[in-house]
Amino acid sequence: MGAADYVAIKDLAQYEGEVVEIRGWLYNRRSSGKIHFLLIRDGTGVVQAVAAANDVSTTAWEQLEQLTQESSLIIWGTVSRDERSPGGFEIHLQDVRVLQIADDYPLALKEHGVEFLLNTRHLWLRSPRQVALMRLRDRLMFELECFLRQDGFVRVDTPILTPNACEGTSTLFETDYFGETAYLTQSGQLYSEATAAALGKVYCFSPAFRAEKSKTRRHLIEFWMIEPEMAFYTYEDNLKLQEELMTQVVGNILEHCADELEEVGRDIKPLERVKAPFPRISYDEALEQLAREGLPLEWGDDLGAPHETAIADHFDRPVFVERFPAQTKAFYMEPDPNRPELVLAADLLAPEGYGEIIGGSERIHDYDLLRERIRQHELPESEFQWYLDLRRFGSVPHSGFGLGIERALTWVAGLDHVRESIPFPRLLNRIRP
RNA sequence: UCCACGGUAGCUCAAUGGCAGAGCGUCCGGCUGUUAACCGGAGGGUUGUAGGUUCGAGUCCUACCCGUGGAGCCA
Repeated sequence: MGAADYVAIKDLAQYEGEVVEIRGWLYNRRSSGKIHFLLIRDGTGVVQAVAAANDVSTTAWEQLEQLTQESSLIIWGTVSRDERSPGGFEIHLQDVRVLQIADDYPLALKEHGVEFLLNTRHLWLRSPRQVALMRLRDRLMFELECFLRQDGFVRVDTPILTPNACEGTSTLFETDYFGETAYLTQSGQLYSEATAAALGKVYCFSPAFRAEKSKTRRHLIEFWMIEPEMAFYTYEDNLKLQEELMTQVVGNILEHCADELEEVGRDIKPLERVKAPFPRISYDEALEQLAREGLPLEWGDDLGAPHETAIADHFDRPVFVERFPAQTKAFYMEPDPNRPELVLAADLLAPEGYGEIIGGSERIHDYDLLRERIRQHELPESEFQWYLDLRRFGSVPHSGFGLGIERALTWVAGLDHVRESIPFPRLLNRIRP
């Protein structure tokens, strides 16, 4: 029991026949003159309360008559089982205390357009579907951290404000750092390589920012990423870890969030097939396959969204695309010893066309090679001195990966756009509310 | 930045170049088992903005603004 003596709607079944107190908001009301049916939500669920004019005081009845959608209230009544009630239980109302009569609530219980819903995101979050999504998001993050901690990882956070681009590729948000230009981070990885050399197996979990003017269903300007980094892990160790992580995390979400998945209308069969090991396809094989399917690419081109979907469609579970041309990938990735023009990197593509949810690689641990790559990419060497130091003082092979929370959730929940996967999405030209 | 589509009541949408409408929400009235309740009534508009064509523009033309989907980039 919590700090106060009231009952959560999800726990009502335990109180059949008893008088309980419920605190919440009026989700909807139906009325037949001298009997009201109130649908009350409290964040844990929705319950129907029945109020008959003959059963409550005149004062209480007058208050009930004034209730508007989303008015906040406390009710007292007896819990009973009733098949006519949504959810199977209802409350026979004895008394009510209204905290606030809500103004005209803009969100009707009806379909709305995207722009209106995003403008009203602060209220949209109250709808049952959005509540289910936020619970799924919470569970996803919880399960990811659970797995890593069980496996000996330590969470070590990395800075949001950085003096330079991590990878020197995408556009970053600039800000003023007491007269010096600073940027919002696009990844904590480079710092995690430092903390991995301090603690062994670490992860950072932080927002990341991309100032790209991306305008698709897969892109957010601000998103969350969890990035494990493991000292002594080889490329193979890294992929194996990712398989085990995804298998456990998806399995536990299926076990604990069946109601939420049903609320968002997710077909769970594809999720039930998420079992290690995952199939692998090399970049070269992928290119051959794409050419046969009428999506030809030049060797060295990066895979676009349609290519990722075409590849993933051949598999019924997540698939690794691996060993990419070095030129398409970040400067810090370890070359394939058998084919130096490739790097030991793999992207994990979700099934059903959801695209890349994990990107990982073995990192270069040789000082001279890393310095050469920094020069080739025309990155400011002075800013990377500390990063090069990691290869001067006890350098070890190490690997890691980044998992985008919103993309993973979009797939797990079967959404058609990432914007519903984060409480307050930051999109191109949208920073409010 | 580029390509495509769109912008009409609080919301979702109609309206051959010819009186700007419906459903839902809101307000008023009715109803003691409702299930996005139902029935009756009322209120609600600078048709994104500015200009143009026309006897007449929500509708056609031009520019701009805003939004949506996609490309590039990526998680």
